[in-house]
Formats: sequence, structure tokens, C-alpha cells
Amino acid sequence: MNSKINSRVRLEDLARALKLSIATVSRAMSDSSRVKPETKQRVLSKAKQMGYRSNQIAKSLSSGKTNVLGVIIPRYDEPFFIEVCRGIDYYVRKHDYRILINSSRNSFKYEKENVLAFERGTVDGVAMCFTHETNSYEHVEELIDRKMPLVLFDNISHKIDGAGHVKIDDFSSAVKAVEILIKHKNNSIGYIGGTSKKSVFNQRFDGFVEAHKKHHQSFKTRHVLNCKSYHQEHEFYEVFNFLSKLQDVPNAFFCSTDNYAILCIKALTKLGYKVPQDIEVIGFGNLHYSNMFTPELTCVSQPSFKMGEKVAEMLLNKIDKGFFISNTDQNSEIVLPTKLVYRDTTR
Amino acid sequence: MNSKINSRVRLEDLARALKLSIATVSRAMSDSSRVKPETKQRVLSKAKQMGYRSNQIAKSLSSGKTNVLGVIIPRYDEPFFIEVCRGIDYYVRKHDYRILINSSRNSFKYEKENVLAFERGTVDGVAMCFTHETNSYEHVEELIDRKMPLVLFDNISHKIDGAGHVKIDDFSSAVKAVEILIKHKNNSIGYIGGTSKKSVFNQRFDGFVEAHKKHHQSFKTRHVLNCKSYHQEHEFYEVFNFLSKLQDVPNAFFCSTDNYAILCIKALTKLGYKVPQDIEVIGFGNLHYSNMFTPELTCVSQPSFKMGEKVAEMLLNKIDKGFFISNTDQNSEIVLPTKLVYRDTTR
DNA sequence: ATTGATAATACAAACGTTTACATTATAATT
DNA sequence: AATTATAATGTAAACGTTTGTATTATCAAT
Repeated sequence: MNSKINSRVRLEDLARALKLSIATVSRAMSDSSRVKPETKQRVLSKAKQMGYRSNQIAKSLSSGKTNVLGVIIPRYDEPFFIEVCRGIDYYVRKHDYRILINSSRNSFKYEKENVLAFERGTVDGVAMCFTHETNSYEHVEELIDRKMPLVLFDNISHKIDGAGHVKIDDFSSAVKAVEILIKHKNNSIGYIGGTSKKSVFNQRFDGFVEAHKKHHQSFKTRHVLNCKSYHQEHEFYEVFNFLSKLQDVPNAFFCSTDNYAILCIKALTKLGYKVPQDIEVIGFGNLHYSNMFTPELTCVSQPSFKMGEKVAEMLLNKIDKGFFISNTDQNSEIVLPTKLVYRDTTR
Repeated sequence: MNSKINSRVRLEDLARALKLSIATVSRAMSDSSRVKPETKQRVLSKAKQMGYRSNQIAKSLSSGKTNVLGVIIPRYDEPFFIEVCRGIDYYVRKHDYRILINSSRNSFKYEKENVLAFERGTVDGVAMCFTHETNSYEHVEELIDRKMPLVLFDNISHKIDGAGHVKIDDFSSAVKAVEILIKHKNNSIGYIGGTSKKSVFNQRFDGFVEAHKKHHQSFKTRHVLNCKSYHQEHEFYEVFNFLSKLQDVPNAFFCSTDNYAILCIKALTKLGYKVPQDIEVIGFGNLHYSNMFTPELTCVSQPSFKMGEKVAEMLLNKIDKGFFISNTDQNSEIVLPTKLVYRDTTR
């Protein structure tokens, strides 16, 4: 069985040493009003002396609470997700919770595995962002059926009944960004973005389209690139290839992430264009390294840390209340504001 | 007590439904040879039908194993640490483990809290990197006393008896990098790095000194900067200030991280210098975005993902063996090789 | 049929807590 | 001194597993 039992101090050991019952010791440790101050003091100092550490597993089994939140992100190596995790962590620590992060490695299969793992009782609630592959939702619906508090964030194409939703308005944010480019008298604007399988990217592209429509301007399909690659280097070549083959390079680009914007600028520079003098570029995200580049990137700033905090807040509320905020409830969805950060890649 | 009991299917429910004992059902679920194939089949299909999910908490309490590894990193927002986590995660998943990441937020106080949390039985082992503030080690020694398998990585100034150690050779890597700059006939080389409180930075600086000594070349103390800031923007101004005040800007810089190298290049560019034509720069780390900058960064490549894998391997070995690889054991330390990646910031 | 071996299953304790309920101690009131 | 209220502590069940040991079933050999 348990191989470490011999070394661990348990409530029982404290109880024996103090000639008290386990119950009293337990209550003393949790500062219950039912044990007298003097006894509490004795227990506490004995606990310290004997190096007692409560067994969180036993506590969890008994109380039905783990004080751990599960977080499922599509991948580790995208700073946005880490930033959201940081926000979640920051918030929940104040409430004595910890987070267990699982990456889906960009695969629906792993996403399902991760959800399954969280059905095993190791977490009190789940925060989650879908991969680009996800287009069926039985796995999360089952999670909800099992009464697991769930909050979804970012990349939401599809509202899930019983889950909370935290996102930004990708569509209008994109509209605003592209409108800037239009107002700057760019009559030919290109779009470079990630896979069209990902809902957020589609919404940002739709915003790109909408801005054109709104201002009675048109764009060329050949100026639109939806990248398929996942590795940094491949992505760069995809962007570079795309741009180098164009006869008529647009005067401006709207990119669906900062990463694409940076790659776009790099490729344009390589092709002899100057940003922003010849061509303007706007990114999306505002990663912490976006202002380390020269020229510093103009972009839509996405409140990733804040998003994490909101996700956490919503999730802890759900856990607390012990019931489920319904989809019709105004609290089931939070849309966070974005803002445009003007830096050096626009004029 | 537990508020979810009503909904959860337990072994007992399966047992009752199948008119079997809990023990048999438990054994069937874990594919024990003591239960006959036909019964196993019945159990499995009933489990599926009733939507049974084993309770990991109960399992852990009973078996003394959580199948979770604790990982303590100084901070989330440094891609190096995330990359190490990714390596750990990648390795341990193959062995049915998960990781619980805790950030110390660059503070020794939180680091101790994190260690304490892991003494509560929620993890089977701990992987950890010290913050720059850490210079006392009772907390980890206590962890070891409590028989917790422990592997330290990166930033190790001080060997801890009973712990495993995984690192790179910061000193020689720095020597090699600076030697390149010397071979390129740079007779004046500067150093820009992080806080001298952090062991890895000291070791890299010592390498910088050693390379000079080895080649009978000297450097000026006024060409050395140990940054004190922690925020991206402050860091930039610190670097920019430092450089703008110099009468005699060196012909080359060795920076103790990629980040400083990038900030250094940005500052130099702002001051009108061309990299690498006027001034060469070498970074340290090889972050995934180091080659997105123009010019692409020449740097010492640190095998962060690999480091994670090695940490994980060592930790699982310790857990398996159930005993402690002593410090004298050759297996208690792994030093991973680095390599110099030549890109565009050197000639 | 009886015996014996072994396969299959059952019983019950253990893991370390929490907590409802029961008991005992203490102090205030008569 | 007896009664009562309440403060303090104790007893034991429960949380859902695993696993050592005990029991029963099965079947081959006599």
C-alpha cells in the first residue's frame, strides 16, 4: 500500500501525543470555535513541533473539495494562453486554489483525454479553450452533465449551455483595426491570419470584410492568406511565399495575430519594403514581446491576463454557488473590451 | 459533506448492479488476473453503461500515489520556463503522469509557499527552479527530509544533497560565445545581463571574464551592465540609458539572455548603430521568437525542452526506485550540451 | 461420492481526514 | 447541593478506493 506511511505525521499521531481525540485535533487545526483557545494553542505548537502537514488528499476525499482548478489550453507555446493561465492563477491563489494546466497539443484527441481526466474528481472546476480542431462538443456537454463547473474562454464558436463564456469581441475589434487602415487612405488592404478552422480567426476575418463593406471599399481574394502551418519557420515561409508571389502588394495588412504581423513585417522587409512608410501593418494580441521589435508593432490589445482573472472569478462563483448559471443568465457571458495600441507600424 | 455524491457512480454501485463485491469490481477495472475474463467483460460494459469514472482522489488516498508531479518555476512569463514545463509534460504523459505548475512570482516567499503546498501529499515528486532571491535552502532540504523526490533545474548555485540536478554549463557556454566575438577581432566587448543575484547570470558573466583572460584581452567595467529591472519597458530604458551614456561604445556585446540581446539591439539601432555591421551581438537562450526579429539573433542555444524531458526522466526514476540517488551518484547531475547558433547579429 | 487443488469471488481493514451526534466537564442558577 | 445550560471533547461513520486474507465454487483425480 502506501509506502510513505511510516514517516508521515497524522492527526492521529498528534492526538495520541496530546491525549486528545482526532476530532478535537482536526477542529483545532481548522480553528473551530468548538475547541477552547488553550487547547488550540497546544495542538498548534505540537503540530509545529512534530512537523505535521495535513494530507490534502484525505481532506479532499472527506470534504469533496480539492481546491484545484483544471485549465485546458490548446498548447503551451503560445504566450496568450500562458498569460490567461497567469491571470487565472493570480486570481485563484487569493482564494486558496491552485491550477492544474493541461495542454491539448493542438489536438482534439488530447482535448478529450484532458476532459476525461478532469472527470476523475481531481478538480473542482474546469476552465478551457477549444483547439482549432474542435467542432463537436459531447465531451464538454458530458462534463456539464456530471455537474462540473465549466468556463470556456477565447475561441468560442458555439455557446455551450450550462457553461460560462469569457471572450473578447473579435469581430468588432477587427473592424476597428481595419477601419484605421482605411482611414489612413489605404485603398488596398491584405489579410494574413491563421487557419480558418479556428473560430477567432474567422471572426477577425469577418471583421476585415465588414470594415470594407462599411466603407464601400473592396479587397482582393488574392490578398488574403489563411496559413496552414504550425511551426514558426514554416509559417514564415508560407507568408514570405505568399507575399513574394503577389504582383500588386497591398498598402496595408491586417494580421489576425501579432505573430503573423511580425512575420509579415519580416517578409516585407526582406522583399525591400519599408514598414510603415511603404506598407502599414496592424497585429492582434499585444504579446509582451510585440514592443520589443523594431519597428514596434501597432495592434489590437487583447486583455489576456484580465481574461484569466475573469475566467477564474466566474468559475469560483459557479463552484461557490454550487449551481449552474444558465445560458440565459446575463452572467453566463463576459465580453472584455479591447483597445487599439498605436505604435510604429502604422503612420 | 460531499455535495456531489448523489450523482456519482461508484464501485459500490457497479457491484450492486452486477451482484458482485466491490473488491471484484475493483480488480476487474484494473485488469487483475484474479477475475475471470467473462466477469471482467461484464464489469467493463456495465461501467461504460453507467458512466463510471474512477475517483482519483480515493485511489490516491488508498494507493499513496497521485500520479501528479509538482513543478515550481520562478515565473510564468518567461518562455524558457514554459518550454521546460512543456518538456516535462511531454515526457511524463507517456507514463500516465500530469503536472501541477506553480509559479513563485519571482519571490522567495512564494517559493516557500509552493514547496509547503507540495508537502501536503498532492504530488509524487517535485521539479523546481529557484528564484533569483533564493539563497537559503531549508525549504528544499525539508522536502527531501520528508522523502519527496526532488529534481532541481537551471539556476543552481548550490548542490542540494539528495536532489537531482539538471543544467547546462553556463560558464563554458559563455566562454565559447565570447571567444567568437574575440576571434572576430573585436577588441572591446560589452556585457549586458540580468541581476547578479541570479546564479546563472553570474556564471555567464564569469565565462565572459574567463574568455578575456584566456585570450589576454581586457574589458572595461563601464561596459558591463547588470540590469535590475523586471518589467520589459523598464529594462529597455535601463539598457538604453546605459548605452547612450557611453563615450566609447564597444564593438560587440555578449548578453546573458536573448531578451537583453534584443533590447540591446533595439537600443543600438535607436542610437544609430547598425547590427552586425557596426556592432556584433550574441544572446543566450534561443527563445522561439529569437529568429523572428530582424536581424535574426545569433545566440547560445539552450535545450529547454530537452531539459524538461531530462528533469522528468530523472524524477520518475527517483519515484520508481523509491529511494534517493545520492549526491555522489553520477546520476544525480546531468549537464546538457549547448550550441552556438549563428544567425544575423554576428558577421 | 470424496478429496484436493485451484480458480473465482467476498469480506473487511486501511488510507487520513471531516463532521453529525453523543458524552462529559464546567460554571452559572436556584 | 441539585439543576441546568453550555462549553469542551469524544465516538464513530463516511468519503471511494485497494488489497491481504478468507471463503466458496469448480473441476479433475481418486
